[in-house]
Amino acid sequence: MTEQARGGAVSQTLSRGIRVLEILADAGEPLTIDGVAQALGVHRSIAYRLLRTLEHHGLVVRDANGRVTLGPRMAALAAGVAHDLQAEALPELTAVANELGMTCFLAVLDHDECVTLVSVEPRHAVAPVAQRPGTRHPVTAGAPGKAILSLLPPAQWPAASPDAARAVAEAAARGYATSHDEVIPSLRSVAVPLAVRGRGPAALAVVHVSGDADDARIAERLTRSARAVRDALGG
Amino acid sequence: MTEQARGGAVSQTLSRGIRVLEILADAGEPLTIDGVAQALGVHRSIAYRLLRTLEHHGLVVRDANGRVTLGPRMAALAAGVAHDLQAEALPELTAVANELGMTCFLAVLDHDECVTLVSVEPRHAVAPVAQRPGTRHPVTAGAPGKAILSLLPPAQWPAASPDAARAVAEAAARGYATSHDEVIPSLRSVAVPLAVRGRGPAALAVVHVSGDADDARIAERLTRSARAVRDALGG
DNA sequence: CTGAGGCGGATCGTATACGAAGACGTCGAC
DNA sequence: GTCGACGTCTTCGTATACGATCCGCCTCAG
Repeated sequence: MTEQARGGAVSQTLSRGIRVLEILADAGEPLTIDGVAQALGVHRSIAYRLLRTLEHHGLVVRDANGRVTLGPRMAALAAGVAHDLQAEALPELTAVANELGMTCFLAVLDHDECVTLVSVEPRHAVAPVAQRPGTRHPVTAGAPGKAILSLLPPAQWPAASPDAARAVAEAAARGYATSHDEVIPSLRSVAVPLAVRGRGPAALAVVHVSGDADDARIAERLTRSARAVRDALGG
Repeated sequence: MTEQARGGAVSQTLSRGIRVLEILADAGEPLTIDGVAQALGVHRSIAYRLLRTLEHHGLVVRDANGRVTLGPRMAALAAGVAHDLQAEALPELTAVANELGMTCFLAVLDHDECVTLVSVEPRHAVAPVAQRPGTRHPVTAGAPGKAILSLLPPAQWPAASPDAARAVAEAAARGYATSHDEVIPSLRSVAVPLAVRGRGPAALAVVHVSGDADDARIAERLTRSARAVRDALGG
């Protein structure tokens, strides 16, 4: 009642519990119960009950000081996300990363964001570029996002700048997308779309710092791996 | 009231919501709302509201048929779990995997279970052994579990067979643990403990199929990486 | 030693958010 | 055409989550 009447009623308790998980994930460090309560904007006793429930299921753990963090069970739960896609893609990511000497990763579409699921750094990296799993940014920014959008009809593109729309159209035409300094300055990336039957649109991508890399050659290599993954999953 | 009065009261709604996530993770494939409701043992409308709330937060997504699965946001949430540990360990895992030609992974303790957080397969694998992240088994079984327990005083060991206890004691004495056909037949593994300040006990491990591998040499290599990770995190 | 402050944890009356049942529309199969 | 399965939404009684208050422990200042 005091809350919004959004689209359909959502469960207040469950919603708050999820927000606790988000708060803990964003914090990245152990929080006190009070800290969680303040971040949630609720009374301590509420946060206490929510945390006890989450702890009961193993999603949060407490250190010696009583502070709370996300627990390993959380990772175990999420490991099942697109597990077949990840399983098929991982060897390909490793191969590409080592052949090109660049960090290679798999990203998928999540509403209007591009989420990195798994990432592999090359064996011998001159300048190791980390692309942490869980990284999110708007689909309209960066090579992976544009590669993903190139799989969708323009009608489903989120509101984007004309420039971004043109870049996506171009990516769709030539089969791969690039980005220079878009997300992180001095980093370039190349991405190819990856469409698997049933599953949402995805992309294989690499990031690198070298200014004289051959984007087309990289894209060709990525496309080979994308095809291999798609074929393995019968897409 | 109708429910148990367990140790401390837990929120029924939040608890059920988490069970939905567990059900979806275990299923590994899209489920209908009815399917979730039956697995939960509740009325459809309850599962519906829970799923709507989870979907509202992006933790579950729905395909064209209306079926539900865990969404990418779930992976993004869990990516924060021990992120510094994972970040430091990943390059080491890659190096060890490629040097030894064996799948190398990082596992941590979760209550009385051993959970695999991240795993890396070697570049050129003769017989690629997959160690999926999220894999869980009792700490008392397998090399990683025994390596982890070797970091703890015997008083904190879960009820184990005398054999297991002896194996842990042996692991503590020589600095590494092994297992032959314990978890999966014809697979052997070697693990070393990894203690990082503040964080719970962990282990670095490899799995392999070769019967004539030199466990001590492998352990020495793993120990070097474990030390590197520990030093990097100031443990 | 002692007192204050911060924090985790327990208790409890009350408003409320929840659980269960049912109805409706749709889609697909037989 | 008919039946069944499923998603969606509404209603309603009540179980339940809420949140103020209190308690006890620990830490740290003085």
